[in-house]
This record gives sequence, structure tokens and C-alpha cells, in this order.
Amino acid sequence: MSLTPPAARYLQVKHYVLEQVAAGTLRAGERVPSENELVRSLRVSRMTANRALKELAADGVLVRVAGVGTFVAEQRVHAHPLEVRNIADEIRSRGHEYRVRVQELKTVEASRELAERFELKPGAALDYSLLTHFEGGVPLQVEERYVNPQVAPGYLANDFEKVTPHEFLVSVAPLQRAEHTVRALLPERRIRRLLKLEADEACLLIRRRTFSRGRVASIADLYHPGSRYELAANIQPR
Amino acid sequence: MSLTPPAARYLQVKHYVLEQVAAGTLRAGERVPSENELVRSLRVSRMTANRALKELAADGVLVRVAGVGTFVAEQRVHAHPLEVRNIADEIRSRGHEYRVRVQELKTVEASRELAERFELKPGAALDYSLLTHFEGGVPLQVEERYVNPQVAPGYLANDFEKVTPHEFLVSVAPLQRAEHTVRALLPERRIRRLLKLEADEACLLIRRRTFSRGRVASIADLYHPGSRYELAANIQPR
DNA sequence: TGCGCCTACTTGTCTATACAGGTATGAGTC
DNA sequence: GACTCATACCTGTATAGACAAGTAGGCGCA
Repeated sequence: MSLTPPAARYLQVKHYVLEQVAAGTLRAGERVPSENELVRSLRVSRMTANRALKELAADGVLVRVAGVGTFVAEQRVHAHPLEVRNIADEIRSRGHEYRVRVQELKTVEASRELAERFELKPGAALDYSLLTHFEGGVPLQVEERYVNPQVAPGYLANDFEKVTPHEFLVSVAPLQRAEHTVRALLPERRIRRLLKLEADEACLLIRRRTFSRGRVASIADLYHPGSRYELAANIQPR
Repeated sequence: MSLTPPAARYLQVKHYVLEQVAAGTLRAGERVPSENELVRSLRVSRMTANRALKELAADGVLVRVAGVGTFVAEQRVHAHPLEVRNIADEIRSRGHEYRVRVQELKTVEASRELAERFELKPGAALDYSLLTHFEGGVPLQVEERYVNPQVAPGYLANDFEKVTPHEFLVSVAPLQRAEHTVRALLPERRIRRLLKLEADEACLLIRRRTFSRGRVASIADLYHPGSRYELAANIQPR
């Protein structure tokens, strides 16, 4: 069983190749379909196929040799190709703290997007957590996670005050197979919708955005673009 | 002073942006020229500008927000964006060993490509080292390095039997500013040209390639595509 | 056997063009 | 003050077409 292919076509191509690598149809050292073959079989342009293979090569999954072809990389033990950005790790030493807001089982009935992304039938349940991150006492980020309990069992049993969700997921699931959806900070309306928690914090978050009117030279103190939050951790089994 | 801009145009764009970030013209959080501005000022297509900015964002140098713009990322202390692949580290625990063949000062007169790449006048000298890597007793790779002595002083003074060239370079030079040229294994003719060292090893290396005639299904035992060697370590000062 | 040449194929790069979706801002309305 | 709307701009994605450079394999020649 595999998850629903993503919407973007280059992601579909990556998905197509990764699926065969994960299933064992393509083993280490074996030849991957060339760009032109992918063009014919998947009906995409060569630039799209090129992007997909190039990114997989950058992740260390494939190896490309100009003039020869593309091949499944040998197993590399140490280096993990997927770059993981963990805001908690990054700012921990700079006055970072976070608070756990929600930690519960959620049915996917409400959101059709979730059901599709995780390929779940209506009525199925997902582990859900919502954290707010602070830096120097100022609420900066909202981290919302949906985790398939089948691929990361025991997610909700954690004490997220001690172990961050990211740390747990890293320890329990093979990161090479993980698909993380990373987005920048939320626009104002979604923050309002999300943060019905404590009015003052919502105010602060929103005020930091509303301040932007008038001065656009630097977006640094509004967005803190270096840091991000992860919307959904969608981890493939196997 | 800066090094010669690379040949590929998307690398020129990256170079253009990185130079301003390194020089301090663009500080953390500040706005980077948009894709369309780069199109007009550097006379490249938007796809090229897009690729340059996208890769810099993947390296953690920039942060892009759709609909807003591109910004210089905040300083991130821990994570180093440049992914460094070190074959010695990767295979060390799997029967890996290497032998130092050449370790000397070389003038760049012979190669015009080298002089241009390092922006040196004819007659200038470069530190040079040539190692052969083995895995399970079989010679697998040739690692050839040219290092600018001004940016990595003391390179030749190392005992490369104890410290690999890569490890020394990592310790002495800021990797964020490094430009590594990574290539796959050499074609047959260049191996012949390079390896006038010991006939049997050259034979083995070449034989592993000549074996390919007839069976093309898997290139694994010929190339070992997962491992690479670095042709030139060209490290920018500052 | 070794060498150079040619052809077919593969990846790398670049361009022009197009559409989609997100965002900031100002004008207008309640 | 809060909201809606239109506009201008930005990034994300996708395509078709083109040229360059590298490689494998076949062929012929010395």
C-alpha cells in the first residue's frame, strides 16, 4: 500500500521512483528510467522529470552520471539525505520554549484534504498535536501535526514537554521514507481560526503582522523567516 | 576580491547573491532581488534565476515566501547547509583504506583550466595531492585535489595517512564558503593518463570498466555510483 | 590489440512562455 | 475600526524546444 501521490507533477515523478525503490523493484545500483523514458511513460515534460531525478540525487537516493544514466544509490549508513529542520533544536539555546496546546486523537471526517493525503477512509483517526513556540517570551510559531498512528505508534503517549514531537518521530520512523510538508508562517486569517486558545497570544501574533503596514524594508522581525513550522508529518510505512 | 564566477549561468546568479551576502551588502532578514529583478539586471531567464534562488533556499542561505519575496536567512548556528560527502567517512567501517600517491607543490602553468579556476597568474603554485581509495583491497577511486595555499595554509604539511585531506580542509576553512567540484569516476582514458603509478592497480581500475561491455543491466560493481571523489577543492577566502 | 572516429543515447543547462496561488496594499463600504 | 474587493507583485510549477557535453558501443584502420 502506498500513500496518495502528491498534487505537483514533479512530486508524482519522485513518488513513482521512490515507490519502486521502497518496494524493491529497483535495487541499489540498478538503472532508473531515463528522463526521456519518464517523459513517455508518465506524460510529463523532460524538465519536470529532470527536476524530480535531480532532487532525488541531491537527497542521496539516486546517483546521476552524465552520459550514462541514473542509478539507485548504494546504501549509505551515516549520512541521512533528508535534511531535517527542527526549530526546537535550532533555537533552543536562544531563549526558545514551547507549550503543548492540543494532544489528541482526531477523526479525519472534518478535513477532506487530510483524508486524501493520508489515504484514509472517513471515520479513521489521526494523532494530532498543536504546539505554540516562543522565543524570548514572544509567541512566534504554531506547529500543527497530523501523524498516521500506524506508522508512528505511540505518538500521543509521549510527554511532549520533555520530548519534542519531531524528536520522537525521528527516533521511531525511518527518516529516509518521510515526507514532510514544510510551510512558512500562517496568514492572519488562519491564525485567527487556529488560535482560539488565549486571546493575548493571538493578539501578539497578529499584531506582529499588522505592524508590517508602512515599513516593508525588512520582513525579519515579522516573520523570522529562518524558522518554520511543519504542517503535517506524513510518513510512509516500510 | 572574489574568485572567477563559474561558467553555468545559474551558478553566476548564486555567486552574485552569495557575494553580496558575504560582503554584508545584504544582511540577515533583508530582501533579495526578486526573480524578475534578476532577470532584468543579470539578463537571464526567470527559470534560471528561480533555480539559483531555490537552491540557495535549499542550502539555508535564503528563505522564500510565496507571494512575498526572498530574504536572507537568519544565522543558523548548528546546521551547516552545505552537504559534505566524505567517502572516507562513509566507507571507513566497511574495509576502506587509501594510499597517498602524490603530495607536492605544483605550478599551474601546465593547466590553463586550473589557472582560470583559481584565478592565478602563470607560475603560481597550488598544493596538490593524489590519493587512491580501496574497498576490500580493490582500488576504487582516485581523489585528486588542488588547494589554494592562501586559503588553506599548511595543507601539504599534513600527514595524510592520519588525517584525510577532507578532514583537514573542513577544520581549517569555513565550509559555508566552499565550492566543491564533485565528479563521478574518471573515464578510461583519463585514468590511463593519471595512473602511471602502478600498473596492476591501473589494470584493475580499467578492467572493472572494460567488463561493462556486454552487460549493462547494473552499473553497480563497475562504478559504485554511491561514492564519489572530489576533483578540486576551491575555497573562497572570507 | 590498441587507437581514433562515428552514432545513439543520456544528463546538464538555458530560454521563452504560461498559468496558478499566495501576499501586500489601497480604495471603498459598513 | 473591521471588512471586502481589486490590483500589482512575487513565488511555484509546468511545458516545449534547444544546444552542449559526456559516454557506450560499433566500426575501421594500423
